[in-house]
Amino acid sequence: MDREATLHDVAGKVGVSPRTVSRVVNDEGGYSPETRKKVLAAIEELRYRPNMVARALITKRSGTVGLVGGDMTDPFFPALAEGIQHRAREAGQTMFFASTGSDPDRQAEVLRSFWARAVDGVIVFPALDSIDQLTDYGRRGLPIVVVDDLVEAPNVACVLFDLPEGGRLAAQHLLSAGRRRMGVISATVSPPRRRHRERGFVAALTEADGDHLPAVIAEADPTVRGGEAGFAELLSLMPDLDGIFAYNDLVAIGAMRAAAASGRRVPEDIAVVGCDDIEMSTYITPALTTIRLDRGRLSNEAVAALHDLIDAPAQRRQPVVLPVELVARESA
Amino acid sequence: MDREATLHDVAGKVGVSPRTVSRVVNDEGGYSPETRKKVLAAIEELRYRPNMVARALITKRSGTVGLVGGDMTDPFFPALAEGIQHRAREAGQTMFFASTGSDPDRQAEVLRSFWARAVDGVIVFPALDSIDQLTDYGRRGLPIVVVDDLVEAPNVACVLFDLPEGGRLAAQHLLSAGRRRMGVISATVSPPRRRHRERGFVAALTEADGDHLPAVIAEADPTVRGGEAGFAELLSLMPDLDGIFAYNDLVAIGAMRAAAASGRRVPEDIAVVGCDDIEMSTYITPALTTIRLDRGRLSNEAVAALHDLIDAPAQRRQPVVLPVELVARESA
DNA sequence: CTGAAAGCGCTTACAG
DNA sequence: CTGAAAGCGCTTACAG
Repeated sequence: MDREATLHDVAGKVGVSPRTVSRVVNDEGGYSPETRKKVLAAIEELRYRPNMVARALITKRSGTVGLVGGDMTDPFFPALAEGIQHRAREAGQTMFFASTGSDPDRQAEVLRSFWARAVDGVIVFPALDSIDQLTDYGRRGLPIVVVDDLVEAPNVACVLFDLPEGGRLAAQHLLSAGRRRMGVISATVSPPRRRHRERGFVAALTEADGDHLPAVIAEADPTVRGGEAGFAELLSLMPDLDGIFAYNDLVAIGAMRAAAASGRRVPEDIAVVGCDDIEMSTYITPALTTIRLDRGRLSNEAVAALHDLIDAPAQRRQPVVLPVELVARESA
Repeated sequence: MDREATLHDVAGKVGVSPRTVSRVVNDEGGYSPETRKKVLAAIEELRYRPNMVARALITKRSGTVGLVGGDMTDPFFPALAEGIQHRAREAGQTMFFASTGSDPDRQAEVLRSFWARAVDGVIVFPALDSIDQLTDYGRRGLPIVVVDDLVEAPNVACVLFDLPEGGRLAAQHLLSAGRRRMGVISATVSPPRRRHRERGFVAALTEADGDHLPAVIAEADPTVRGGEAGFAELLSLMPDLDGIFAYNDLVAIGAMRAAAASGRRVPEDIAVVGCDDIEMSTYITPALTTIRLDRGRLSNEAVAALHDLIDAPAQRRQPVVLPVELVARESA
């Protein structure tokens, strides 16, 4: 438990200046092969590792990226966090993680903490009403990738799924299965301006049949529990409901459970379409028909966009829109 | 996008020394109320935030904890990460996360990266054969909480579930349901020395009926796929198998799927007990009987143990063993 | 090819 | 109650 070796220690051991050791550590060139060899040997012997904290203090780069999520226990999230962490590490970066529970105050706290620790950039699943925060940090120079929302500001890039198309696909699938009395379960954590899947769904219904097709909307937590509650609400609005589009797969699963509990069969009486395509959806009975969002793709695009932003901060860029697809299984 | 305000800027604005500003920022006392008020006002006006990087360089404390996991996509993990992150934030710390895929080389890389970034401590789900690494970092002064394994070293504390008891409970449950031809599916990522649940299971069988009760063991990946393969292997070893204890719930779900695919009914023909109690287990059909591991409790204990270690490094402590319970549902 | 000096933004003894 | 000085472990101009 002695002190860790420093650049200075290595220099002393070899008999060169710290500047020279710094050169070889960072592969800058400008030293003889012998010098290099001796320095490397000393580094090995002293187990020298560059102190990233000291380096960060000068360079303003800490080799870290921050991931700001809503809630790690949302099954949509882990694969994403894993992918981002993986990509970041390939670039020599370490990942911070913090969740906000969609609360803007907690998001502010998280951003402040990340900023004070000199993160190179952040990937954010924005909390409710937090665009101003993000714009502000972007202006102050923090590279930000926003997922699933549009914000225009310096140093901010956006990556999103084509959720309107997802809603449309769900509607078409339900319609072609002969469903005519539809309900959608939206999420309380999703502000009106971000309800793209719902809008796509309703738009497709309208296109299909003028505005004569009724559609009721319920709001719920984005959980299985929420889905159960949402189903009850939908039913109270439209007792002869025969098709449901759910905010996500968890909600869809909740809706199916509530349907079963009320004596209705899925898909015979009520067809259900989810969104996300989490692993569980293939294992439940009936297996869930859903809109697949490719999380691996999202991880890659988000990290790529972030590195882009870090390398060329000035340049503005277009939002990246990721395609979605409908996966037909048993529930619809 | 100007430069951020520093202690020096605040001092200049108020007309005091940086030392004085530092005092009020850190609530050290030793300043007049008026000075304090003026400093606070200047901080507000300049939007001053302490630079944690600079602070860390001196104090050797960065206000960060590292979580080193196997794989975020293991459904056991997210709730844990969420809990740890939550507790850490309550203590003013930010969480690093990296996964190792149970690969010791990747774990070494992760630990090196965390160490170079001056983490205050780490919570580790150890990769295969990586005790030496952990012992080494402990000796060098890194506070480490090891989950689910026993390692004796300075600065290392251990938190584990009572897995032998879990195995015992599973065996007793299966026995009392009249099962006599048992199989266990173990995980390839779990080294022999860490197979406590399996040992507990076999021990209970032996106690119950001398050593006449046969039990076959298969090895598989800790996934649904793995469970399917494990079931096939078990069946080839013992065609009239009637009870299975699986490494975790994912494996149990895989085994149930394979059983159904082979025309066997669960639990009538084969009873299945899992381990972990992930959310999915309550939603599949039949609902899974399993050994519940309380992840919230684990998060709390791990973070508490880490803070203990940070506050009183010298002191050795006993491993913390967390109780487990069997949750009887439909599969056994 | 190599090094002396300054400094990143703080805290830590120490003196008054 | 307050401040001048040194230094954490590096990198960044700059000079030779």
